[in-house]
Amino acid sequence: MPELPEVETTRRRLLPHVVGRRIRDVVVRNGALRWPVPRELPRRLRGERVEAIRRRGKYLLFDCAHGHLLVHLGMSGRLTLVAADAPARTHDHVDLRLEGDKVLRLTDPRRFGAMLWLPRPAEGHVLLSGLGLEPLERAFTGSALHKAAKGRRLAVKQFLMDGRVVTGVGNIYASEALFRAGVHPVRGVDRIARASWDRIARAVKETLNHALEEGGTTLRDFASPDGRAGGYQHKRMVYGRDGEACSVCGRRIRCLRQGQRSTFYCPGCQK
DNA sequence: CTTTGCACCTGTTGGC
DNA sequence: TGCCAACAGGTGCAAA
Repeated sequence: MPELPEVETTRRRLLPHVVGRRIRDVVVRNGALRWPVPRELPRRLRGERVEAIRRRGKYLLFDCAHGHLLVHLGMSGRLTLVAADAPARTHDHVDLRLEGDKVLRLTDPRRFGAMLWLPRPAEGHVLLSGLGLEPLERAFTGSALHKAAKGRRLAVKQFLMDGRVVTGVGNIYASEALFRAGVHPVRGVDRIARASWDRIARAVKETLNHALEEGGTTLRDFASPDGRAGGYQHKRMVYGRDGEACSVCGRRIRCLRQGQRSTFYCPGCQK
């Protein structure tokens, strides 16, 4: 489910309700996530105050005095703030009971998400240390992409979805950004001109920022912590629109498979 | 080293 | 209507 805009929307909407609060208690109903929720997690978290919530790629980090709570939403995860007496439903796997009568609840039907306790500093953790550029930061440029592509030959769409290169760009926004850049998703990274890398970097930033302004994309079940859906699904140009006419050139949007993922593009606009 | 395909899991959808 | 295959927003890992 969630790519950078959805994770960042989640983070921003949690901030006012969670930062500064203590975690009173932790209830793990089903700890069988991507990695097992550590046995000691409730004991570690109990009594900790959340000092800040940060995002690295698609990971959320809840900074506490003695460590960090790391959360990944996987494919179908979501974090919501619910009332203390809200009954737990089928896929509500973990509750963090907060000071002030709210519960931060992790729901994740497919259980590809993760919840781990990291010693400080979190940056050194193996899951975070190899991550690539943050696409909304200044260092993410055409020349950085050009450099990262040196010696590689894979398709540009798969390159953009490689977290060692750039973090937070998933299947929806990779297709959308390449449409915006006018670059065909199958094009090999060894056959992309320097100027096109600049357009790709700019397109990724613009696409993600646009989606952020809309509060992310809700295709099936994304919702931010207050239960609100995103709005970017109404703005997308190609993702999930195969067969429809391109709103720029009128040609039919097409769909193909790259590495077991669907890719959407416009054969008229993308070369 | 890079690239590819599988694996994890549940729910929904579309074709027959 | 029922059944079953294919697919869904991610990503670490083994194999090629």
